[in-house]
Amino acid sequence: MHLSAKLKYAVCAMLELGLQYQNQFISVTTLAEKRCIPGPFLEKLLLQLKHAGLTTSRRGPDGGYSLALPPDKIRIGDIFSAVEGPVNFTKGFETQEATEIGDFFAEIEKDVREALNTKTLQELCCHARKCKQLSQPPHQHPFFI
Amino acid sequence: MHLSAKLKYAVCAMLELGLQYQNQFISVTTLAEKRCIPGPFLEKLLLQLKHAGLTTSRRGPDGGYSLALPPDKIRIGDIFSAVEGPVNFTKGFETQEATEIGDFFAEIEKDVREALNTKTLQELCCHARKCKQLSQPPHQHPFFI
DNA sequence: TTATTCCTTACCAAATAAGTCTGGTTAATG
DNA sequence: CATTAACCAGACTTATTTGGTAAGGAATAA
Repeated sequence: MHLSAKLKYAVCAMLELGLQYQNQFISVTTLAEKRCIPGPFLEKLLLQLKHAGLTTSRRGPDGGYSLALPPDKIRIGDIFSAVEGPVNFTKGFETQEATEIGDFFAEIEKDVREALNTKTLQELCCHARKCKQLSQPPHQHPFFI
Repeated sequence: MHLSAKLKYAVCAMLELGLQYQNQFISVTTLAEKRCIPGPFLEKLLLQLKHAGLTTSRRGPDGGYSLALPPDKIRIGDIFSAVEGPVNFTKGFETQEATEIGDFFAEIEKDVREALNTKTLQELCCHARKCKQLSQPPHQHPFFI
């Protein structure tokens, strides 16, 4: 039970947009190169995220994509459901099973949804920034005293 | 993001086995008819559940399948991972992303796993029994006073 | 008006999912 | 000990989904 490549691309792209939030728009090409995502595939993906209300875009030169909301207003679960559709554990059980099993699974579904919704893109960004700091040689600040 | 047909079949079958726990073995054919699951498909599925340690079986006449453990020792998450493999949100990120995103997702993964593991087959069985009682006309008990 | 970028649609190949078919192996029973 | 009822194992089929490509249209800054 692993994540689809598409979802991983989406998280990756959203992370990058989150790190650059409030700077300029980022073109699909730039983002694709930076994050090693197949260009045309990313294009469709970002559009899908736009339709879900998570990204926004501008055409023409210096255009590109950007987050539609501040990172702390975007939950990881929002990215999941934008890409894979909403978490739904109850659909598809036959009528008899709908009550017998469906009701029961509705509770589990709620817990899973909650697990995905407690963390935000903001938190992912913070985590990523911390990683970057640790992995890079400490910057030599000019030393005033 | 819905459940696969296979997983639904599995839950359904395990529920039936749970309801019949400590009675005789149930043949694949009987179970398939009772729960409207394609026979040969169910056969493979029950075998898979057996390999995961959730069911046990006996061959020959009057043989069939049964739970390998009491229903309260089987968590819903156990059925999930027996069928779909263990929940794994971290695999498949590139080396760079492994720390940047993987670590972060490990926590989410833990929460999801927990959501699936807090409920047991026992609880599902109780719920199903309650449903059955409600849906059936109340049995006319002999009245002693 | 032109270069740059998003947007739309259609298409393709490979993998997975869902399900079938055939034949073998085990074990209870008369 | 033959028969029969069941599980077991594998190859095979078909349809859907996934991951990805290609080509052209529409908007916008310079």
